[in-house]
Amino acid sequence: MTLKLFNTLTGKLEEFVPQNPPYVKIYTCGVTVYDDSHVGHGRSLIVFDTFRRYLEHLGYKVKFVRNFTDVDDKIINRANKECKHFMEIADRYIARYYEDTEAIGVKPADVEPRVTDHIPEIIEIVQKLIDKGYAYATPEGNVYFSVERFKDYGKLSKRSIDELKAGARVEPGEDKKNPLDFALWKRSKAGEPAWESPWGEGRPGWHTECVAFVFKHLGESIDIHGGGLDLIFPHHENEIAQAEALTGKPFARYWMHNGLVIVNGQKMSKSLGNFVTLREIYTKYHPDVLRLLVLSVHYRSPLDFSWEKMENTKKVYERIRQAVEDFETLKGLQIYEDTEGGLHPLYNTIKETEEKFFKALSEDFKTQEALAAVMELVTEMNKVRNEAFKQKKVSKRTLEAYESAVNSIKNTLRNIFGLLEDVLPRCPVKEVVKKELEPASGVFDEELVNLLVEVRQLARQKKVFDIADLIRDRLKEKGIVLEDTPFGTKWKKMSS
RNA sequence: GGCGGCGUAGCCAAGUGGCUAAGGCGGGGGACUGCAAAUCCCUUAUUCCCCGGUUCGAAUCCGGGCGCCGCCUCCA
Repeated sequence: MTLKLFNTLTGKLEEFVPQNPPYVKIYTCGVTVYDDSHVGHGRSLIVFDTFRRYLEHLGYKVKFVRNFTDVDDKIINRANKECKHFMEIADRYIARYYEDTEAIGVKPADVEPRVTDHIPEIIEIVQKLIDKGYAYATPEGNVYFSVERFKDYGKLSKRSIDELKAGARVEPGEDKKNPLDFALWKRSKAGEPAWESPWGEGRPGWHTECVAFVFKHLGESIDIHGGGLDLIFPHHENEIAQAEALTGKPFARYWMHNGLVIVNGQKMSKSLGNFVTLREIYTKYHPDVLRLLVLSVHYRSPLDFSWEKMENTKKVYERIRQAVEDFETLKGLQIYEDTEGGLHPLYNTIKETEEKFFKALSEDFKTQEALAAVMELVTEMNKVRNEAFKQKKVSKRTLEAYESAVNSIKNTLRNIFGLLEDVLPRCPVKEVVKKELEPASGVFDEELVNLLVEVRQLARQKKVFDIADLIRDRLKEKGIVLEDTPFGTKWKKMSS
């Protein structure tokens, strides 16, 4: 099955052919570590994590690099505000980033470079750009890329230099020759982080780091470069300008951009203040619910975030989760040998679901359509489950078919979509999740709940339903939901 | 203003030239239950922002409107 991807560079859906199969080199822009990540960052991380898992599933040998920007104005500002060293701020938010992303099932990249570990590489690139005549140093100690020297400037964002000039602003005190020129190296002000360079003490501009990371860890020409839509201009345009000015080769052959997270019609961002951090999500919902929400929307479409939508997605998630967990209950039923021969009809649904699932992903990574296919399998599983529960026994043939369905979901939703890792057998519960899911009070006694359920059961047997209902209602107020099944009462904590 | 994208049921969201317009949430009806919950079944768009055009045939292609969003400044 050929994979088709929308390439921002050409504006077209294209067949994905790696430069050097089975190897795929992919780079995405990570976060600037000056604060906790929000849902907008989460979306980008989830999309590319899932995409990487999918490529691996297809048999590609993927080398995935995602950076941390650990020196920039915002980090310095924060450090000044807290009277801390900027590295302390960066380290703190990198540590928190790992907690946040682990919870949500985002695997670490193969290489996760930091700017502060690549200063010599960055200086080398800047020097080469000067040597080749694409960049110039100013007497003030800044170095700029001369945009007009690079003839393809604007090819990614589909802009011409003339158009850009019309809207360009010149900040007072800037020493650029052309307002469109961007900084490769900035002279440090007193007290700011500074590194020795041929142009005096300074620090790198934002756009060079990604080029340095790619060159060092992946090479001069990579297969896929990803990031949020908002990075197309100027960041990615500037990356292309620097890299291709140096090598003359295509920097990245496919450019993938995820759509932005929207809140009430506006982009979620720090500056607008309409953001929700990942940690805030985790205090209210299982992280998988957010992951599922992200994958319920095509990666290039805007994603309207709302708590109503989280609630909606939670129901979908619970439905999937329940179908998977019920395998354990089914196994506990009386198992009998079936006189009926032949393949169980569920196998057919599994086959169709997987076909639809992988077809959808192969067409510009349509996770939302792939998910719809799995929902149909869930419905079929529930039918089978209902029948067995009604009879209070299950045939060996049915049980095996159900297990195959669970395995299919492991293959699709767990291995590729990165969901359900703490539900399916032999997967350790993620510590962060466990911590966040505990009720704030921390008072929770399983034994006590079991006792109440037992008392209620007795009341039901004696048909004292007002007592039984009182127990059920009061437990619900405490966030514990009771379900009466043909073989006893099950209870679970609500995740919000 | 320029560039890019979008407009499908109460809501989210597939479908991009031709079978009965996926899937989910919500709503209505039913089965199950002591009552619930969960689950299952049925139902919920004669129609795809509007107006023209191409075609035997369009939500899908073309032209023109209208509306929304993003980028053009740091931003996943």
